[in-house]
Amino acid sequence: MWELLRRNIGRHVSLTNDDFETAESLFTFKKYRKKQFILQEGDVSRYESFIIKGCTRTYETDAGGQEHILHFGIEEWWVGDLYSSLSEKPSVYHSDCIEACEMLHITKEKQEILYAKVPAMERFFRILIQNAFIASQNRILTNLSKSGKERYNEFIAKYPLIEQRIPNHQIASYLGLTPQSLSRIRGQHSK
Amino acid sequence: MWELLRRNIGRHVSLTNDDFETAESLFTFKKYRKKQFILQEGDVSRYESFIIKGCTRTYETDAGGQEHILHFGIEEWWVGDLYSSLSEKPSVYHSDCIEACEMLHITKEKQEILYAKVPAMERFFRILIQNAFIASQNRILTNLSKSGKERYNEFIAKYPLIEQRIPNHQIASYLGLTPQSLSRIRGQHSK
DNA sequence: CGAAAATTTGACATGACTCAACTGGAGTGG
DNA sequence: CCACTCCAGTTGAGTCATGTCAAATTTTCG
Repeated sequence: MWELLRRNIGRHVSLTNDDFETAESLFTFKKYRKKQFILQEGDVSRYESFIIKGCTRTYETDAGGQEHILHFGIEEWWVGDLYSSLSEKPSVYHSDCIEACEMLHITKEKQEILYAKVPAMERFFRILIQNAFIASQNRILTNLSKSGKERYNEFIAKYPLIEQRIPNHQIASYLGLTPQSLSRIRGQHSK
Repeated sequence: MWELLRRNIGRHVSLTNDDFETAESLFTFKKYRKKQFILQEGDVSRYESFIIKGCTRTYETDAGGQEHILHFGIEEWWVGDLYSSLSEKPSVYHSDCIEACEMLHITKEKQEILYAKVPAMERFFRILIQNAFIASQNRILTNLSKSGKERYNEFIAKYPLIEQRIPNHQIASYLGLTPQSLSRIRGQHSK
């Protein structure tokens, strides 16, 4: 478990053993059941979570009750609602577990402590957000310029691991399609 | 000019006068003509830019030659291609000036120097990216769930200043619409 | 003024949505 | 272990938003 976190952090910054131990002391481990909420709309997000095991989704429920999936998470990904935890305002998102999950949490307060003790961790989180931001920009461009079929093909090429673990109607939601449309796309696809 | 930058930085972190002076010494001022490129596809982005005056766009040209606008920039916004400058790989974007611009640049190297001398600036740039990321997530959700008409109304409500300065076909591109469709939407709109 | 660019308008095509019905598998309880 | 329900996935028919192609009109700017 800690190895996963160390490897993930070590990918972007180099820390001493002491630094790692400081970091580890500030995280807490938590298990979730399938379908359990990590964050519910209206709650203020209090931590960032690192997925040790399992699979999550983060989504918004719109005025018409439709769910729109913002992103999925699997092992070694980070989940959180930056907007809510930074602004301390209620989140507009839900996050829940598609599979049973094991996570490491760090609260905002402990993150500040961590930055003070291990300044490189501020850099680490900056890099995480940068990467998330870059990915998010790419997704915007894909949504602007590609058809449903192209977006689906891109998705399965990019996230083959996710595609196998997640029901199609949720992939449809992520891609901005109805389940019916995705089903038809998948139908043609096998030509 | 420096006041604008100071105010922008001061919005997120508090610096001493010395810190500001250190920061200022690492930026360089540059003027651009209308239509001039700030960054061209294929070039490696070498700096982040702060807009003192003017208006920019950042866009991708797809396989079919179509342009898709990722974002606009006006006074007191930051422009750059994080992916390219961090990875040192050629950018896939173009950035150019819709109006004549005045900018303050900071190169990646000087940014590192700045972080070392004024650690709060690392925090400042992290916050900038966080905010950009949050905005980008919201845009994804809008693109997933809203019609062209709704996206347009949201755009003019959110960026009234931009809407007046930018040709409609570029707004269409930003919204993921053809200029024709946007024109029709605007037609109905005046009911 | 004149050329180029931007915007609008019309006719038509199409991708994706909606509503609805049907299939098949997973889980549940008697 | 079967009957029942629930949910995901598929399929069909009709509709609508938006795209495409083409042309006319207006605006911008050298």
